This record gives sequence, C-alpha cells and structure tokens, in this order.
Amino acid sequence: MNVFAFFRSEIIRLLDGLAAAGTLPAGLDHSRIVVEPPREAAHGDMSSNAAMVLTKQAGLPPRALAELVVDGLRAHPAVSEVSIAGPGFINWRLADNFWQERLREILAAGIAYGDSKVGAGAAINVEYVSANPTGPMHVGHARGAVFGDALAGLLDKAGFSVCREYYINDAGAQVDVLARSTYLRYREALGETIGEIPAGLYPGDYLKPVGAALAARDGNKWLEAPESQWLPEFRGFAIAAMMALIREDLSLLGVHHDVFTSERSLHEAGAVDQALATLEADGLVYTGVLEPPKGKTPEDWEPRPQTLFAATRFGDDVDRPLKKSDGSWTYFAADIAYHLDKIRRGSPQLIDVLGADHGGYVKRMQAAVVAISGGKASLDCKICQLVHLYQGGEPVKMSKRSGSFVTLRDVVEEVGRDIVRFMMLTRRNDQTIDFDFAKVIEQSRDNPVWYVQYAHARAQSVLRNAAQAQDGQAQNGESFDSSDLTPARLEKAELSALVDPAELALIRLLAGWPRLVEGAAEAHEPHRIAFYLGEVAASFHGLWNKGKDDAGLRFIIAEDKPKTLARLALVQSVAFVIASGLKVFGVTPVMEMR
RNA sequence: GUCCUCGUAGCUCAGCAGGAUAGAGCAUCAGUUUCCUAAACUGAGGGCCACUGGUUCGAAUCCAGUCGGGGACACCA
Repeated sequence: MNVFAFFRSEIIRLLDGLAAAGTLPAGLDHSRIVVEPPREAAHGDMSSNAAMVLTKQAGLPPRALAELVVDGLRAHPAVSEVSIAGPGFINWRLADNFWQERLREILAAGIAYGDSKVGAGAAINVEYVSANPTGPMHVGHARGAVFGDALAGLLDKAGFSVCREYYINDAGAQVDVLARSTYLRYREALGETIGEIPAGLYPGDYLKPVGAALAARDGNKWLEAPESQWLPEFRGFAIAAMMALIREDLSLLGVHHDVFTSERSLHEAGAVDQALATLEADGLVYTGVLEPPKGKTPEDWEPRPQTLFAATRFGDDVDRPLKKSDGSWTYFAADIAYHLDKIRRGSPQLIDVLGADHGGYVKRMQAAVVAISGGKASLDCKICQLVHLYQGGEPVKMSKRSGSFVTLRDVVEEVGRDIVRFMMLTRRNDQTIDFDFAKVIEQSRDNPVWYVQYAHARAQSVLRNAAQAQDGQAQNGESFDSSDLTPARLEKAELSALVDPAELALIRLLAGWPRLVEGAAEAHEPHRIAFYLGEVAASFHGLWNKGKDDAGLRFIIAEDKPKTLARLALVQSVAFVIASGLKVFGVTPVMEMR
C-alpha cells in the first residue's frame, strides 16, 4: 500500500463530506492536492497542501480551511496528532502501531513489496539499445541498455504492461558498408592479403570470423562475382552474425527484449509507404525547398525540392525530409512507420531510450507520433548521456577509428554485471557518468553499489546469526529455533517493541517504497531507486551501529525472544525492500561480503 | 545562427511536477571497535541554488532573457 496515496484519498473523502454538508462548495478540483513526507521530520509523518491549494476555489483562507479538515483527520484511528503549520500545511503523525503494521505488509509481500497498480495494466512500449548491427556493443550502449531495462522493470512493477523492444537498423547504407567489410574478410579468409582496411569500412577484427564462416560455407563462389550479386547475401549473413553478437553482449548484461523489429522488414512489407500515405491523406506531406542550415552550410548544399513532413505544425522547428534525393525513404520516414507499428500493436504510450547524439531527433519524432496517431499516442524520449571511462582517475582512451574501443564485454568481464548495471543507474539519465574501473570495485562508503549490497549482506548475516545463536536454546522457558525466523513466522511477531526513534525512522523509510516506485515510474526515472536504496542502507547501517553504543538496541537480544523477533522482522523487511529495489535494476542481492 | 540539455557546498551529485530552516557522499576537523561483518557509525564546519527580470500567498523548481559547459543541426543512420 502507498500510505501517502491512502491518506490523500482520506483527505479527499473528508472534503467531500464537508461539501455534502454544505460547509464547502461542491465540485472542488482535488487534482493539485498532495500528501507527502514533510522535508523536516519534526513537522510530522505526513503533510498535505490541501488547504492552500483549495483556498481560492473554496473562498476561505488556508488556515480556516485547514481547521475544517483537521477535525475529521483527528478522528482517524491511525492518526495520533494533527497540526496546522506555516502558511496552511496540515501535518499529522501516525501512531507507532500503524507504522509497525507496515512490516507485516512487507513480510507478507516479500520481494513483491512495492508492486503497484497505478499502471492499471496499460500497455507501454520501451524501445532501447537499438544499436546498429554493425559490430559489438560498446560502453555507451551499455548505459542505454541498462537504463531501458531498469525503466521497463520499474514500469512493470508499477503495474504497466510493458513491451521491451529492439529496433534493428538493418536497412541503411551502413549495412552495405558492413557487407563490403565482410567481403574483404571473406577474401582474406580465402588466403588473399588485404592489407589495411580502407577508410570508410569497418576495421574491427570481429568481422574476421564472419568472413571465415562465409568462406567455409561457400568457398570461392563469390570471388569473381560482381558486387550486385554478393552484396545482398553478405549483408544478410553479416547482419545475422552481428545481431547474434549483440544478443550475446546483451545477455552478458542480463538484458532481454521481448520484440526485435527489423527496419528492412518494415520496408519490405510496405509499412513505410502505408504510414506515409496516411500522413499524406491528412495533408501533412508536401514538396518544398528547405532553408540551408544556419551557421555552417554543408559543402554540397544546394536548394532542392524535397518530400517533407509538416513537423512544424506539431512543434518541431523545421519540416523534415521524408525522401532522399534518389527517391528512397529517409531513416526518419521508416521510423515513422516503425512508431506507427508499435502503436498498432497496442501501445499508445511509447518510450524511446536514445543516445546523447540523438537529442536533435526528439522533437521531430514526437511530432510524427502525434501526427500519425491523430493525437492519440505519446512518445517520451529518454536521452542517455555519455559514459566517461577512467582507470584510477586516468581517462581511458577510446578510438572507434582504429577499431579499438572499449566494448561492453570488456567492462562486464572486468567488474561484473551487477556493478555495471547499478553504476549506470546512479545518475539521472541526462547527466554524464564517470565510470572508474578502480572505484566501482572499491569497498567503501564512497561506492554506492558496495554500500547497498553490504546492507543487504549485513541483514542476512544478522538473520543467520540469530538462527545459529538461538538454535536449540531455551531462554526464559521459551524455545527458539530457526523455524521462528521465516518471514511467515516473523510476520506474526509482536511488533510493539519497535519504539526506538531510529527503528521507527527506518520503518517509515521502508513504508515509503511503494510511493517511491509509483513516483519513479510516472516520471520514468529509475535512478530514484538507486538513491532510495542508498538511504535505506544508510539508515540500516546507522541502526546497526547504535547497537554498539547501546547493547539494548541490538537486533539479537538473547534473553528477550519477543523483542528479538520484532527486530528480526525489521531486519528481514530491510532485506526484502533492498532486494525488491535491486530486482528492478536486475542486480542480484548478495548474501554475504567476502 | 537555430534547437536541445546541463549549471545546487572545495569535488561528485540528489532535490520526489511550486511549498516550511536547500540535502547526501567524498574531502577537512573532532569522536566511536572486549559486542549481531569498524569494509561501518556519530558530530562539526562549509551555500546569494550561474545571473537578471517575471508569474503568485510562496520559486532551486514554472516563464523570458543573459552568461558559461556539453550535444545536435537538408539529401546519415
């Protein structure tokens, strides 16, 4: 349960009651009312702006309005204290036992705690990675892959019906380049000396086995053939090989898509012609001449009539070309068809996860989605900024030109999947990340992955120790064994012993998990989870250390079984919430540190 | 030249669709280990939220402009 959403509906219920009684006008707009934790914990457990937001509509000053609501709130069984503060905030506290009961909810749900229904099963399509099938993935792709995967996981948890999708750009000139590069490797495999790979072709070694495979399969069949004959064959073969390579890289990262859509197949199925015919029927396609780009005019620029999409009618800066000078469709035209395809498959909500260099593409694509769907679909583009690699503070040089760049595989093999995934999510997507190989495996407070994992491991360690220390012992005539420590058993513990302010603060934090999931999902911001988990870890480590100063605060109190069970319920809940968050990230929680 | 994006403590970053006295970590300084993993914790100092206007009960947050970092700018993908 999102306890904040629950109390928001309680407040609205009170307002409706006041309206029914004639104390307040009917039909007030509640949409701006929020219930949230106050910035200052001293103000209370929860806070609402309801009185301030409604003051104009209700024709009452905020404090007077607040007074009306406060009476009703005071009567609520879970509410222990209510006050009006500042300009008209309504603040209240909840009884300890209300918070303690949250632990039962967590223990009953386990890892599923925080699952929400706000998505209401609505279909949403997340397209991510979509790396060109021309080579293995590099670190930059890793960020988009992890971000998209975590976002999809988050939306899933929030109750959306998510489709994870990969768009294969297998139709442009680049895949012809790939075919030619592969042809060279093919000749090489047949014993020719090919020397330096000419500029404009892909130089990477990863094409050698592809060329060799073709040589093994077809022998010298293509050696004397003209390009027009071997190119389609080599292209198809190489694309398949590259996609296999990419899927392998993705699975190294633990990223899996539900749907792979091929650009080429859209062309072949006539989907592009169809989509553009739709736009044309709506009068959104015309032939015109664009202004030259301001600032730096390309060398070969010349005024030329082009087939254009009226993107400016939907908020873009200029109208965009749909056809190249040779009459074929542009990438953009195909992408319109592709987005229409996604919408037709049932997702009016689309998300594209894009690289930093695609920022200039967002407006036109959003314009196109609105146009092609008649305003029924929407597109959110999440731009992932660059990842800068460091090795102990020194930048790692990457040169795509020479074909020697740091691949995704290199990184995953160096530090491990879980670390790569978590680190990629510790910054907002539109912020650049510094990824230091030395730092991310460091075991210190400075390393967020380690810190959160340590909290989980520590919780597990406490549970293990409890089982071991107490097994078979009788204390105060009460037996206590490891079967007492299952979540189901802990759920039945008497939780009223959890009254220390630090314990209650931790419980409040854990109880905020469902709200965090919903907020992060709505904002499409998985990074919030990383920061939240850091807070949970800090709060838990803090509580753990309090047991050092004050032995009465330790989790395991040998001579007090009820208290121990209550605290273990808290510890187990911490482990569940951390594991729940890590699951969204696709990171495995560790059971012990070594 | 246009568009996008970022600008918050010395450094790296949060700030939850406008709210109360702007928060963490690192670094600095001062403390805490016979005890559930000290690989941790507690406390202190450190800020004109780039700047200037505007919107309103109220702005780090929204709008306009200025300055600075990054990115993109017909017929590439």
